[in-house]
Amino acid sequence: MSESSGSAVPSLTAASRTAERPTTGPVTEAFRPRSSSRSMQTTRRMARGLCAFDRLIPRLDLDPGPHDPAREAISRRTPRGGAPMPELPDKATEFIDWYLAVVEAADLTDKRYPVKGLNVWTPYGMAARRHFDRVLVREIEATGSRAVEFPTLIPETEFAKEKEHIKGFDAQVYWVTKGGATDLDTKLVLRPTSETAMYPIFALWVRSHRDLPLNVYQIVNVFRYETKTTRPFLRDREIHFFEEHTCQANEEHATERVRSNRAAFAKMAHAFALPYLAIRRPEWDKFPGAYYSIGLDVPMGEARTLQIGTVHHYRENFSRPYGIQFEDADGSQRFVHQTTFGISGRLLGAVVAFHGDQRGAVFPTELAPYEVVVIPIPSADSGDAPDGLAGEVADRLVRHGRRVRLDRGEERPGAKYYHWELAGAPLRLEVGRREAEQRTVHAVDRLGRKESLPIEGLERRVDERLAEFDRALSERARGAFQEAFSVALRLDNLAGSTKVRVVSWCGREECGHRIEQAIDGSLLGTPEDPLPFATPEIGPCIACGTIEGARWAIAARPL
RNA sequence: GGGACUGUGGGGUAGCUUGGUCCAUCCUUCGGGGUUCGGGACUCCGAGACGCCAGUUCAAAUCUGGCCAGUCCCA
Repeated sequence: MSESSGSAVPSLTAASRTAERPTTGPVTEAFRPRSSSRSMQTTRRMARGLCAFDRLIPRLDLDPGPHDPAREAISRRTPRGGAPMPELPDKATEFIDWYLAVVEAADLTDKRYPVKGLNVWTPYGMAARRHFDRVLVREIEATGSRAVEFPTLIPETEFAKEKEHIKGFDAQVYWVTKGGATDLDTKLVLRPTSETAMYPIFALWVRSHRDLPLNVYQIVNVFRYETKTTRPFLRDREIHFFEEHTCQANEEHATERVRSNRAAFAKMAHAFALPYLAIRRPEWDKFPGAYYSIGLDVPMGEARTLQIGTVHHYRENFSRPYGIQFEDADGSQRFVHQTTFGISGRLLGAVVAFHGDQRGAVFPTELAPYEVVVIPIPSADSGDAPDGLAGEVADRLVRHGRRVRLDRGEERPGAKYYHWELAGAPLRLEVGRREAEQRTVHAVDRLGRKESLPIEGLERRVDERLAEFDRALSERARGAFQEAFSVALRLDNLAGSTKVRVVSWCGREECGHRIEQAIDGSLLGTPEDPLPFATPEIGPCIACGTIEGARWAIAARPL
């Protein structure tokens, strides 16, 4: 491509961008995710290089700018004749492209699997997932839940027992209809969730009030035939899924379990440095078969939200059709009250999407495949000293229990920095001639903060440094979270905002739908907790003007 | 479910309108050698692609049809 081919077809975007950027020097093209590249081609062909030109960005643009003398010095010193590396799309204006670029470039997924919506978990992505699971297991088991695993296939006869449930999932289940060449007498569904697999068995397990509560969870894959566009982690057809199912003696105990699940989720979210809102879904949007549903939502920018978890209270809605009853202390037969708690692998995507920045992914320490990356910086005049010290540092931290990657690759140090920033490693330790002489390491965290650490007591200093990183990451996330909401007082200014809207709603379905129409999205429901930001006094419902029953509700465009 | 569009080495692209100038170009990637190494190194050698199947034609990446895969839009 050439610059002239692009400038022959100017556009406002191209013109405004190039106006603020020098057009000389090495140029590069934005990294494009594999998935959208095909669709981009139509546009590109039509525009004859326009789009490509739009992406011609001088390489030094990555740096703080020409006013930084240190950077200038570096760029003068460093040979710059080479091919420039791709840029990430702008997170603020091209969120989806940015996200797809990050999850691929950070090597969390390989999207080339030839079936829509099925995700390949790469070694790096899988490592993050295992740490993710570890946090979920730790927190749910702390509340007295035990692991089980039920089969992937569910007979149609069981699947159809709860009417609302089957209605809600009918359109998105995969059917298994054949075994070899034989048509199956009873068709099987690939579980989209496991109520209907578990509950016939729960009916056998629960006989007495002494069997209660029954709190079990499993981490398995579920399948949902998504008709919408799929995105790695955020919307897959094969979903990595955590689900807890419980049976309680009565409604109050079930309500208490919901509370307990929410508390456990708060701890999980804390580990991921992820702020969220617990929102009770409106009647028309609750889980099929539930008495009520609480969604756990994270704002993702552009007025969008991502549901990263759910807690449901089923009352007796499932225990009756599935016959889960017990003999109470007084000798009477009662149906159990049930709850479920679900978290999908999209939470992992949410972490990448929420914390990531223009340099790539940012993992909180708990999730990072490598918490610490050690990079030796060899040079002609320092011999093996840096490499030796780097090895010593890595050894010590591994013995200390840290997940460490000693990067002895052939790339130059700078290339490694970029790579590990893209991959989201929380802490980088650089060891060169200076450090070898002084017995120190140069520590740089993923938020760009630098510090020299002495080798003596390094383990403790690294622990502190990582804790401080997580704290700062949480703080940054809280700031972004609070910025993501704004109150809307009128129906006609709901649309067009980049904020998730906080509105007054009388609670009636008719008004709810009017609000949804106005924002071209969903009314997520009413927050379970006081909003974590200032709101004015509640006014009349923005749809009908009634003050009676008005409460704050959240309206957004779910991702 | 309806419609539109797109498939070129591991990745990104050019070429397609108007078939031949293309045993397909450039960047990146990968393997090997050398010089390097404090923010995306250089250099030399090498590897690697027209989604699949038919058709039209003297000749197909290019035109036609079917299939497969993908993307977007609408319901």
